[in-house]
Amino acid sequence: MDESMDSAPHLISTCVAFICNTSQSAMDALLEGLNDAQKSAVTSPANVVQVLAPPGSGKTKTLTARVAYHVNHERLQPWNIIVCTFTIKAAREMKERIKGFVGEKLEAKLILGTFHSVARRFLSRYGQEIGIDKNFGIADTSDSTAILKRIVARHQYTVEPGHARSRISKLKAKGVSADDFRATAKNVNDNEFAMVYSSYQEHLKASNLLDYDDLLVRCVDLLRKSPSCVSTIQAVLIDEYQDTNNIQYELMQLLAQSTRRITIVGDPDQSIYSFRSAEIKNLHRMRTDYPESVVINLENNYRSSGCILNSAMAVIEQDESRPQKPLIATHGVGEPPTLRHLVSATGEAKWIIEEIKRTKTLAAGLLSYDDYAVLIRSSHLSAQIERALGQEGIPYRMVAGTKFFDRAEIKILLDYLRVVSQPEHKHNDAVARVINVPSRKVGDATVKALLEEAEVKKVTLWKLLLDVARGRRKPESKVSAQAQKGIEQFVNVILTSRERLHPAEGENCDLLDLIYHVLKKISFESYLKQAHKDNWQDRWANVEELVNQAAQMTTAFANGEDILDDALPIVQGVEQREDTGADILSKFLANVTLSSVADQEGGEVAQVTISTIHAAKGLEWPVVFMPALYDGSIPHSRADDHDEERRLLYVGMTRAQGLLYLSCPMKQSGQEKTKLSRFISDKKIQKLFSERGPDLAFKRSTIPDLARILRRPCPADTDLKTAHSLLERLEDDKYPATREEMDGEDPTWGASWGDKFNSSGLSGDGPKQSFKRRKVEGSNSISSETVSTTMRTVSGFSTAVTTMSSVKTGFTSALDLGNLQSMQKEAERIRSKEARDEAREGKDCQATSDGARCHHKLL
DNA sequence: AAACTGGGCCTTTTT
DNA sequence: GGCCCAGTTT
Repeated sequence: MDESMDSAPHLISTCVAFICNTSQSAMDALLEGLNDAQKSAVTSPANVVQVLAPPGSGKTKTLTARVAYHVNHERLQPWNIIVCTFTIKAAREMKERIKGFVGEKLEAKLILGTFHSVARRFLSRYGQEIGIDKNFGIADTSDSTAILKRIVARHQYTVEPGHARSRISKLKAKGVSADDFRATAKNVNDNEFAMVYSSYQEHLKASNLLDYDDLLVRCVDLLRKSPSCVSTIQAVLIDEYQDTNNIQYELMQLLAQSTRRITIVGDPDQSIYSFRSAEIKNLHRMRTDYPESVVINLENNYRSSGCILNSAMAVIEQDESRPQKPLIATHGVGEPPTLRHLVSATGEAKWIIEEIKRTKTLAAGLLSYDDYAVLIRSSHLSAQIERALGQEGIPYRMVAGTKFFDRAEIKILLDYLRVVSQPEHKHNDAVARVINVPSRKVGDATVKALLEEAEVKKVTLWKLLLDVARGRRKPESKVSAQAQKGIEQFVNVILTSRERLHPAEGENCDLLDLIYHVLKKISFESYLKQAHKDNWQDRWANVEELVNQAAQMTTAFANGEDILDDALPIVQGVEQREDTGADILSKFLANVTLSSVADQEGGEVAQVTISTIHAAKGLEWPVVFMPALYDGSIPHSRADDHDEERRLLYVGMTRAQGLLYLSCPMKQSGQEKTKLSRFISDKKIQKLFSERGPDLAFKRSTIPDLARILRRPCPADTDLKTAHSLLERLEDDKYPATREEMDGEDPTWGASWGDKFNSSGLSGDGPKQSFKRRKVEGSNSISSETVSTTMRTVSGFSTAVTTMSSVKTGFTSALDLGNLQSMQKEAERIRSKEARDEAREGKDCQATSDGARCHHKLL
């Protein structure tokens, strides 16, 4: 690129000199491997650049390279560059990639994070300009709901608290304040809601809290009032721009108000956050507001096989309102994706595990568990998958299930810390949540009464408790002797903890010491042992992880490091607030609400990933499964924007590099029949899929093709051959694959194994079941004689049940294919068929979701 | 009378 | 995991 010549060094400083010496090669490295469109996006001299980047087109690569270009070639100081993402994970990923370009030191100086965390930084530094206390806390969704619940209960309003919360959130996303809303209220309902909204705001204010939306709204207020806070900002970059809502758009404008230099990357087809008020319209709005905008389209997909891309395109193109645009595969066609029907959700999970094992084995080292992802629409769908993986001993990680900081044990601890942090503020909810944890015999009734009393008397709950504990005031609420005692204990915990918050002069506040104190005072470990007998170890490990984080922060703080990325450019005329030692706790708490613990990559153990589709955005895996694709799940029954649901499916499908599996159980975990998702019901679309998993055993090109797509060396022929001998089944033929097969074989299809065994309808089959039980209990040492006896009986029994049919249809299907090799394999299989059927059935029963219950019934 | 315990029900997506 | 309800303990 010739432009690189323009940027000859002209400033002398050690730092700059260093960069300039390496400038030419850095430039080369920066642009290496970029295509023309990407290069022009990275190096565009235009002030406002919109990069439209479909899946797998190198979006992150382009954005990170442009950040590096700003730093290395345009000589922008990293602390004058803001990069906003939507998810914590995306921010983390971006950081890593930028480090590779500009080095750790410069990267660390960038203002990079989620919109919310960037806003938090500005508010925490300059909040005093608009009257925000520096130690504001952040109310998460459950805090907000709790506040609204109480407001609604007290005034006996008719709105549902959850509904009110989302309505308030939507209004804030549009920049409509409580006062604005009241002014436009049209009817009784609106009036009531206006009351709720403003009470909610008052409550937040009194508690020194900002909710997620407030972070954005108030930051907009701040930057409007004091533009000088961002006077040094020279470039703003936004990732996943299609997900911006109105308030974020305004924030973007304000952050960039000094130089109007903005780069955004996004893809309207991947807009999946309209429930968070994302406005696709912002793309056009930006072109209007910034007529100087340059639009660059990326069109090459470097991620997926042609077949996968094709099927994903076919899905998204059903949306006729959507403008057509090209997306060109750069890989070979690969294997057609699979669209599979399974009998039940349990069966679906087992089939997935079967396919993971089959493909991993047959790929002979090409694939590890790390390469597999199961993407689900709703987090509760993970249960079956987790259970099945667990049963097979396959390691997995669950992304974005219950987040670390949402875990009950962590929340309890954090609530204690919140109360310790600012009891003088009206942190009533936190107080109420932990006053009886562990049990101090201060029951719900007492707490509720005290809360009401505190509200009426306009004092904080903490103040009231303090008075009660010290016997200064007889509360109007009835407080039993034991409750009185409990309150005294609680107050004691908090007061002794607070002593540690304000250490002697010259000493840093030791967060660790404080946490240990709280843990000891409330005997948290024994509490967990007693309250969660089954998994207290895991929970205690989580607590240790939190302690760990606090430890890291304490050391960093002691070393004077900028632990929370709080450094903002020094701006003249606007006073930045200094941190005092005791502020560390409130910072820790605020940060915790906006962060997540990094996935333990561990490295040593390869793990299958389970993730929601939402959380999977921006990521890719060699093999992707998308289960539960039925109407009601996707499109979700509560979703009203079906186009967005379709985009969601599209986003999921385009995560796959080499192999993609879509599947649909014919029954939900309940008993309702399912209907295949409307997005993949079209005949033309179904033609793009195969009914069974790909042939990795007999089609010779499959594995080499896969290796090429993954840019990995292809396993040796001998290894591939050896792999065959490791498997009983070389093909995806363990379960029936089509409705016809399932219907034909068994009119009672739909009653899955688990369903059958758990249903009381089987209670009469005593003798056979006892065999089954012996098989289940019998370890490997069970004699072959016993096995065969057991097997015959159970086989006879199970012909009545669906799974048996899978074996048969497996045969016929293989024969129909006329595949000689597979016929030979089948012959082999027939020889040991019965034994394996038996083995499988024993396992099936045991592996049933309610294994234990199944077991009992069989007794 | 208040607190606790166990069982049955449901569960969109994220900062 | 959260919520509600019924039955039991303190």
